Amino acid sequence: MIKITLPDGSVRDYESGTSSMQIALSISEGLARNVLAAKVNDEVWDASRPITNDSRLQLLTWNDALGKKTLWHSSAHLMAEALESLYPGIKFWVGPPLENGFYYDVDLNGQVLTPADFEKIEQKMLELAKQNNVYVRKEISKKEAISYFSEKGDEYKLDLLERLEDGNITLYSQGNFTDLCRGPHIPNTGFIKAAKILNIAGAYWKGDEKNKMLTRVYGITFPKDKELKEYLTLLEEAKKRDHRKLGKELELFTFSEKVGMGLPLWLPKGAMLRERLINFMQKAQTKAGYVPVVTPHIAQKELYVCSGHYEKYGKDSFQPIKTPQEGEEFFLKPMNCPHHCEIYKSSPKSYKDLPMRYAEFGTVYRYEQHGELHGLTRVRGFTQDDAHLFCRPDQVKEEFCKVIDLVLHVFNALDFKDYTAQISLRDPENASKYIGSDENWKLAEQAIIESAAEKGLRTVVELGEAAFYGPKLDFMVKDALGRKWQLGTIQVDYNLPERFELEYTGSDNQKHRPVMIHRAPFGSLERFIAVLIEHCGGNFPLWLTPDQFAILPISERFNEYAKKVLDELTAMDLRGFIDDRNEKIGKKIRDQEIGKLPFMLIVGEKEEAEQKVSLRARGKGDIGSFSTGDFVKYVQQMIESDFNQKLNA
RNA sequence: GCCGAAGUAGCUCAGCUGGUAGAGCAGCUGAUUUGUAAUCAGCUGGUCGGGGGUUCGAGUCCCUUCUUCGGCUCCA
Repeated sequence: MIKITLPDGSVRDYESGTSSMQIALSISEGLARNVLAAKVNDEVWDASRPITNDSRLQLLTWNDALGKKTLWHSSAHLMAEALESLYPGIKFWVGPPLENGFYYDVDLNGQVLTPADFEKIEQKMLELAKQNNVYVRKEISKKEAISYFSEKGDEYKLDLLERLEDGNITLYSQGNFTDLCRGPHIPNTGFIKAAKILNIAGAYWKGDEKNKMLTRVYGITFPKDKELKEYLTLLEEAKKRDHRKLGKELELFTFSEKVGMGLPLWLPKGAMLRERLINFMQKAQTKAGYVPVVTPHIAQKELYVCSGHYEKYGKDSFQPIKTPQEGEEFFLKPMNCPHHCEIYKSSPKSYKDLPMRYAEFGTVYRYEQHGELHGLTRVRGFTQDDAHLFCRPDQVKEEFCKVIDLVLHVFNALDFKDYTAQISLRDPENASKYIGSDENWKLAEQAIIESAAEKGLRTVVELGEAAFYGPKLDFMVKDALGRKWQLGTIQVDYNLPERFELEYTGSDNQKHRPVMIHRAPFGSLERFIAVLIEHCGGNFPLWLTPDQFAILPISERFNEYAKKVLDELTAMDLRGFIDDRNEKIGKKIRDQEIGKLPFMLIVGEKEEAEQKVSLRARGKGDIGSFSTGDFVKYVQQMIESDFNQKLNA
């Protein structure tokens, strides 16, 4: 007999060799019908796998993240089976589950898949799913596995096998498809009731651009058709929040083929929104002891040779600007740090001067690869809310912590809650990619890890994600469609001070090298605004929103009174406009609601007589009669309480 | 840069197997002077992304190029 401990703490006795499915059945038939897999101790197992030792058991259903993962992993196999039967001779690489769905990388052998084929694949998947084929697990020796896949002529699976250890190799089969797979899988294909192929894309084999490009087929499945429909609706809703769509609709920014790809043009409303964000940041930075600096958009090649950026990125950047002077070359600045180093060097520094905190909203230009450009999130010209801190080694951690505070201040103010703090460290196996000494790297990495821990950040450590000059702490946020973007970034740099021979005089009257911290809480205004738009679906907080109100005269007869109201409100620092089109009030309301205006002030005969306005809030309808003064107070209070709420959250 | 898809009026889109472009919204003009999510009528507006080719004839077929979209790679 073995003892099985369930999540509620209860312990039950079973025969050794009982499977989780049998245990589920012993609890209730309904539960057993929904069991997709089981967590046995800390491993996820097939529900049919016999348990032979005392164990903790958690039955996994569709309601568990791991249950979903298992279903999607099994669905990848099902899709592979469907693909193999539709396109004989294709070969498979890997097919993992994702946060939403799964994919499989396949070598189509020259055949091409298009969206027109999706339905056919979905049909086939459902047809196979209906057969209730069992996912059969089989442990085999490495030798057997090699001979099986050699016979099949499957070089991809053979490549996978090379890295697997004997005694640890399993095959999974369902229907006519057998795959090298660690598992686990759902009991049988019958659990999959709805399938959708989402899209196809090229993906380099093993993620290396020197390798062959495979076809990656993305799909998603559900145990109920209704859930698929709900998911597709959700996707549609998410697309409505896409910043590229809203940016156009709300007249925030645009692109022009003539100006060039990846070079955003900010329209008046977007430009003013930017200014508000800049003011917000400047206020916070001034409080935190930053001083402003301004540097030019170009610099001589020598600056970047000195910084090391030329060597690293010179060929892949915008190419040099030549001058009439023979041999003279300037580069568009791809980052502000070298300029700031030169500012630091402009006068001798004492240990008493440190830390120095130079801040600049610096516009930089980077020649991003064509296929990488993406709305405002990846562009070729953008403005960083950049600052560089120069401090003594003993000040690094304190400064780092203060920067984390600043980033969190920004995120809180804008209600960004769903972020992860990513600590990006060096890839120890590829040290040549980075500049700087081992010792300095270790110091910097240590400083980041400690500060993040001290601030209680929920962190993820990524090896190999560091910048070439130093490790970093990045704040990652997801867009409407779940893509991850880096916003705020803090980077410790022991390298540039070395290269620029930055110094300060210590209390010992000796020269010392300062440590540099790069940081940008927004990251870039472009990307930040993109994510902000998707985050709030275009309904910006009141302090940021382009127009806070529109005045809607009932008829042209009240345009003059509307003008008077507008003048009063403008004088009291609110921003808005008069919708004096020759339209009925219902039409004006509808248009302003669609335009996401927070407030509508309706003025007609009654309002003019009372010297008031009828106030209408977005999505809420009529909220009463206000004088202009009361309305201003109302708005100011809303902004304040909103801020207090968020910043104290 | 790589794989795949798409580009028709300011915006959203229609245009079957080739027969020389169409709607709604927006805009303009006029009528209406309006009370809480679309007043009516008229008009303007497109070298169908660019270039080349096939054809008597190309938005439609072919080639090429640019841009955009979904991914991959990259992201100082």
